Amino acid sequence: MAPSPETPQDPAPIGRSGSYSKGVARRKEILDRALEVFRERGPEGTSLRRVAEEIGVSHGALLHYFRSREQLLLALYEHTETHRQEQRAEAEHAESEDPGAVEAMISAARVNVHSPGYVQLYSTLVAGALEERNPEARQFFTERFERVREAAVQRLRRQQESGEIRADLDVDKLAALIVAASDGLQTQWLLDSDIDLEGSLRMVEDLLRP
Amino acid sequence: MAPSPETPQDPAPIGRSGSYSKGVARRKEILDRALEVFRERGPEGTSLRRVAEEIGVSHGALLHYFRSREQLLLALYEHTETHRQEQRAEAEHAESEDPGAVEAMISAARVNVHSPGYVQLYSTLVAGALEERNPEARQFFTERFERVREAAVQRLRRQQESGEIRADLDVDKLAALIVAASDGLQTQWLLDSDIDLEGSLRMVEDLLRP
DNA sequence: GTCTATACTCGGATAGAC
DNA sequence: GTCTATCCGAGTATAGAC
Repeated sequence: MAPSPETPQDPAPIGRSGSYSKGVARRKEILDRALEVFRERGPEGTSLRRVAEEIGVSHGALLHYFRSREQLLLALYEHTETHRQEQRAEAEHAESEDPGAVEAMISAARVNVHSPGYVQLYSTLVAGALEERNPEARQFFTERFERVREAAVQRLRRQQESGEIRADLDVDKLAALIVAASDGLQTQWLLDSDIDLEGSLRMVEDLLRP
Repeated sequence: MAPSPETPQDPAPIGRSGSYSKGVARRKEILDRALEVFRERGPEGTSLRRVAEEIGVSHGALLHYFRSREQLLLALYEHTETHRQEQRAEAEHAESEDPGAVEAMISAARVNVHSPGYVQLYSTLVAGALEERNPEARQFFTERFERVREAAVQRLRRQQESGEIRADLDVDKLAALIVAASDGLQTQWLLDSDIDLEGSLRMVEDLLRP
């Protein structure tokens, strides 16, 4: 839910090993086909076996490239997120002004509001990452949160220097808070669309002013 | 808690003739035994069938009282939450002063920090509730969020009247924000214990002062 | 390394016995 | 209403064929 502005980074494929070779290409091919299936049917009701059948491989073969269904969904999420970031980077480039930390979260959240499936997938994967037995998902989201927070810190620092927000606040704590608020509000909004997601976030912007 | 009497899912919906009581009692008996199994083994690796076997019923029988594994986990969560609230109510009664909205979230979060399994269960169930196909879990958490927000609103109003916090802020938006921040920060903390959960929440307290 | 075959347990739905 | 028996498709682990 907080696919907020991150510093663009090289795509390091999530699952298997380092050798960039034929296997990676095959993996990518399978992933592309799988993405298509998910796009048509949605991830929710689509089983590993269905996907495998649909793209013409055995489910065992699919599992050879993605160690688990969760890994496949993680790759799906990562792909979508990357795509969004590229779009955002473009849009941002078009504008002359850099958005503030809160503003950036708002614009990200505004997009999410139109694709609840994405937020839901995010929520599922994060919940899975909290479990002890999913170390890879855990690492993925730990690093993702770090990146998102760090991006927020950069913006906050700039805003402090320009006098846009209070200079006496700890930017690290503040960054964690803003990311948390954005995530949590999106969850509440999905359960109750009366929640004023943007309004609540704007309130934070208000509170930060000197 | 909800004004409604206990169990959100009644095994005897419309059947008019007599004895709800027996089925309800049996259900409660099974739940108690199941809670014990979860306490020993933890919910994570414990399958429906394991639980059923452990307490001496067929898994079919278990599913007769809890329509799904998720329902069983929901009952587990509800039971634990109720127990905690009772404890908190006592502790609160012992103190002379009512805590503020943020303070209340902090003390709740402080407890959670010592039982990560509980937070993880919460996270899993919330993620499940976001899916279309789980209307009961969805309703449960929709109502829960409403109650939690409403409780925060009450505290915020009192704090506004006493001049403890700014009076010009919309308490509804603020309540949603505080709940969101608390949830989101706990998630981040579970993935990275360097996160200063309490510090970030205290910052909110700070921002709200007139 | 890539993939097939197989088997296991899982959550869940069904039908029918009491 | 309570429960057993049974079946299905799911995710996943393993062995071994190529």
